[in-house]
Amino acid sequence: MEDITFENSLRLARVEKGLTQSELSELAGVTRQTIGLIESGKYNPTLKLCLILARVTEKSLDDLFWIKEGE
Amino acid sequence: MEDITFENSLRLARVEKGLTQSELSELAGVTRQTIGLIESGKYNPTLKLCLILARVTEKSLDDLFWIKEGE
DNA sequence: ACATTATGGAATATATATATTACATATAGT
DNA sequence: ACTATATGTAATATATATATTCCATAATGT
Repeated sequence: MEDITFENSLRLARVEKGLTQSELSELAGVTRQTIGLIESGKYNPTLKLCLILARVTEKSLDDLFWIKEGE
Repeated sequence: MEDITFENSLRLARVEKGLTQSELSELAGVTRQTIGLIESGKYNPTLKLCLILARVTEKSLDDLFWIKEGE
C-alpha cells in the first residue's frame, strides 16, 4: 500500500461544532483516543468511521479527508 | 460503531476507466480480492485505500463513497 | 493548594482489514 | 472442446485499526 499522507481537518470541524474530543467520540461511538489519533494524523481510519465523523460534523468526506499532496 | 451502509460507485468508476479488477488492484497496490469485495460492499476499506482508489479512478472521495442513506 | 476538564501518550488486548492461496464459473476466442 | 480472461468465493495467515486502561500535563475554577 502506497504511502499517501492525508491531512485532515477533523479537528477544525470538531471545534467549529463546539465539541470536545470526548463528546465527538461519544457521538461517533469510538473512544476519545481514536479521535485524538485521527486528528493528529497517526491513525488511518476506516471508511465507515470517516462517514460517521462526516455526518456528525456535518461535513463531507472531501471536506474532512481530501488529499492535499504535492504532485 | 454504528452500522452505516455505504453504497459505493467504485465499480462504475473502474469500468469507466476501462480497468479490470486486476488492473485496478495493481494500480492501487492491493489484491484483486480486495477490490472485488469493496465493490460488492463487503469490505470497509481504510481511508488511505479510499484515497488511492480515488486518485487512480480520478474521482473524489465523495464521488466514490459518499453516503446514500434515507434519513 | 486542590479539583476538574481537555488532551497527549504508551502498553497490551481484541477486532477486523488485507494478503495469500486455491477453486469455481461464466464468457469469449480459437 | 479447449484456452484464456474476468470475476466470485472461501480458508487461513498477517498486519493494523481500535479498545481498554493507565499515567502525565496544561488550563481553569474554587
